[in-house]
Amino acid sequence: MAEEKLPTRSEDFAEWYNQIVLKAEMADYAPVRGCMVVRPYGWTLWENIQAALDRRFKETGHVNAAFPLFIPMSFLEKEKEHVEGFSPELAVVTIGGGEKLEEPLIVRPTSETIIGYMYSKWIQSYRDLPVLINQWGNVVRWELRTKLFLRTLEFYWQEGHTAHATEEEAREETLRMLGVYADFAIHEAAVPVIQGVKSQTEKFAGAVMSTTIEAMMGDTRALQSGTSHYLGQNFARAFDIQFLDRNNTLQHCYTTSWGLSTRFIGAIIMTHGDDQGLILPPRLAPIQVVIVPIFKAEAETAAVLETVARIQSELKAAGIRVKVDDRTEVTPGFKYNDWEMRGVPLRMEVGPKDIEKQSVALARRDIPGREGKSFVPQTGLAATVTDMLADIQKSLLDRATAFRDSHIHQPKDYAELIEVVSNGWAYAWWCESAECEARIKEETKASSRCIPLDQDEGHGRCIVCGKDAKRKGYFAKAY
RNA sequence: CGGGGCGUGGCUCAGCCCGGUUAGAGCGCUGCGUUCGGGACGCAGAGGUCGGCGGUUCAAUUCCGCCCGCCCCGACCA
Repeated sequence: MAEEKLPTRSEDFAEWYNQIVLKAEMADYAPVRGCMVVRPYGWTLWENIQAALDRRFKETGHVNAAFPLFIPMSFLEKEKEHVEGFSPELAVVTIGGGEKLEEPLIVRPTSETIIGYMYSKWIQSYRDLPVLINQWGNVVRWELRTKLFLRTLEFYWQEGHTAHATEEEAREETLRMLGVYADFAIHEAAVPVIQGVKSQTEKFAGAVMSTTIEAMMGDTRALQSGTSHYLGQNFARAFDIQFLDRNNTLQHCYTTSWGLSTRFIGAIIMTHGDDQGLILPPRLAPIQVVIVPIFKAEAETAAVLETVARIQSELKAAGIRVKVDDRTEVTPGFKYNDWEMRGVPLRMEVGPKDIEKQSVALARRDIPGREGKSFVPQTGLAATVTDMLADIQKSLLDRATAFRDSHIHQPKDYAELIEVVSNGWAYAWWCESAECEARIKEETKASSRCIPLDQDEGHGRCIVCGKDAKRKGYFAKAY
């Protein structure tokens, strides 16, 4: 059961986050260091995320499949950058069935290699292309510093892997899926994101180009919330993914990969939550409306519960995810706080006065206190609730966007950049050299987040070295 | 992996410095009763190998060593 108070976000954002995850019963610590248990409330949220993404994947022509958890160690070694990037964080299986294995197996940290191996078997001709496969699964990366949802040894995600006949097509796919992520983040999760390209130092191990959606959390730190990579022919060469083109010439494929993980749950929590707890976007919330029945005397109980049951089935029939909190051992006031902490977007109170007036009380989670409370007639309630949920969804996005935009600054010089990244993002001309990027990171702890796709025309002078810069980039402290 | 903090009923912690009868508190949990439109209350209960191993001692939750785990801050990452 919930304790009464959370630390406020301003006094201790990290602790606020930890407690919210635990108290809202999203996840819990597992007995293995760095591992988490995703509890039913958190997993239902993930299932809703999955459904929203999966629908988009199917709409863009992708199909799902499942590849093995174990990958031969030698596979990873076939792509130089890939193995360098991942070897420090691999879990390796050396014993199976009591016998020492001839070749160690790694627990997949990502599946480019084993999927590449399979693609080389499956692809012969340009007629076989493109191959557009996604898989939902779990992966393991042996991280040193972990945090629930944001970075755990094992996490759940989807990884799309596609193979194409041309560079152009593969680059298009990379950006198409980045767009899918952005659309999902903005329209389902109400998390405003910036689409951009990762710097060479920040890109995925083995990619030619990595793209990202970057979101701003409530403490202004940035969170990479999804990534899409153009892999060029790197993995095709490593795994001999080849095809005969129309001219009977043998060519290597161009491949992409893209992923979004349970980390996104962390993004939702840290984007929308307030000092009362979680606020979940209606479109993804496991429970959209919680009904709290209220009765003083026993004589009122039956009438209230009857009305509540009727309303519940009306809302259900309208496709609204609704829960009735009929616990008798806690007071209504306790329930209000409890469900607010769990982020349910809309609360409905039904009591004796409502029976009399044929009304109900509605309280919006995004507007605390009196202001967010309204009394509406029971007739047409499903429509009223549906509209209000849509309005909450919109107001969450508007609020998060306004917050983000008010914390993005365009520093005029390096001194000002140092200042702004202490509580926000810097958007500045950058020569794109690793040296300038490294200097910013060393001196401010802020890393380059991305070079946004959406760029102003023209050019300027690099905020660090003053050399000519063609594009602007975002710099921020990040998770 | 470096620095810091912490491990005592389910949770948060006191006790330990200065070793000594049956180890406490608040919250939570169970039962009964009164409550119920913004975190209710009374009464009666249940619940502990004091993180683990080893050492010192007549005696260790308390002193010493090692180990394990968690949290926070730094180097790496979705």
